[in-house]
Amino acid sequence: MTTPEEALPSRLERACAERGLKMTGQRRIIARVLSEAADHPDVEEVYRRAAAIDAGISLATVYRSMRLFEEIGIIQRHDFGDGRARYEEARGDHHHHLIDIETGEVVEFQDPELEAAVTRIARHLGFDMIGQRLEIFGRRIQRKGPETA
Amino acid sequence: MTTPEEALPSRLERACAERGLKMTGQRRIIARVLSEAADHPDVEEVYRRAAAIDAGISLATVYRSMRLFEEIGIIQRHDFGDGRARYEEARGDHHHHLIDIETGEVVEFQDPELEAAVTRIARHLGFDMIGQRLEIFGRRIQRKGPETA
DNA sequence: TTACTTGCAAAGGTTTTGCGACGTT
DNA sequence: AACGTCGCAAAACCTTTGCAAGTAA
Repeated sequence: MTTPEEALPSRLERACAERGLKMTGQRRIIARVLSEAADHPDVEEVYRRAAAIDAGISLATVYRSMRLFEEIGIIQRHDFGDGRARYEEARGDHHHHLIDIETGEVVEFQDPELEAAVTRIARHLGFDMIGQRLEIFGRRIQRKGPETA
Repeated sequence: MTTPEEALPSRLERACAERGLKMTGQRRIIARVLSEAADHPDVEEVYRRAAAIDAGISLATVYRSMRLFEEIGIIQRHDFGDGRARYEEARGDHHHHLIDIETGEVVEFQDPELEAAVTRIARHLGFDMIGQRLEIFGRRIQRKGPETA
């Protein structure tokens, strides 16, 4: 029994192929896991998801793939302050992250005014901006009834 | 021969004392090293500077102090993408960092418009902003003569 | 076939920790 | 005296890598 999605190469798999990478079974699966992820998994988590599809994938290969994918720019690495790298597919859009300090939930956002400010600041300091990274740490505003403060 | 500055407790030393921490010689020296740092040293570098003042300080103690100081909020930890934590004293001011990707130089900056945008974004997403962190990676704009492009 | 990729296990770099001794309060 | 702190060395963690075997092109 073959699941239908195995037939369609993932966005990342296509990106790999375009760059002439050898498409091994492992690479394909890791690419698919990343393409299908809606969150920001760490390496261990990518490994878990990949191993669930094919147990014959080693952690070393996942590490190697993440590094490779990042180097060729098809995924992005993030640091959300928990000591390990977190990844997501590099789609075209430029966005930042707001991390809920109570749940760890990550919300992505984008803001033109912010972009403008950052570009302006870099130029003002005498730099061409190559990259940027903003994380906001916050706590969800509760709008329950009044608590006896 | 006693250097005059040994007599004056550093800003961080005072902050420690205020919170009732035991002021050991090591703690005092590490606090002073951090208070006097104008850059963003990593733990190894703080260790080097502290050991230069008193060789009887261990790396473990520096690690323990950094963690402690960070927990009580008197220093700030940063990640500039080089794999280890970098620190600076938490002065009152809120600022961000621009990292020169060619030299590693770190420029601090502050910008009201940026702050306003970030606060607005957090609120708009339904969060109270607890903290934020922005790093811009850039390359210095050269204004030499035209190069044969 | 050839060059790239893999798995395994060992090693690397950073940070933490158990423990007995020591120092501050 | 009591408790926190220290140094040392071991270990925990995440990540990288050497090597021999396997595989895509």
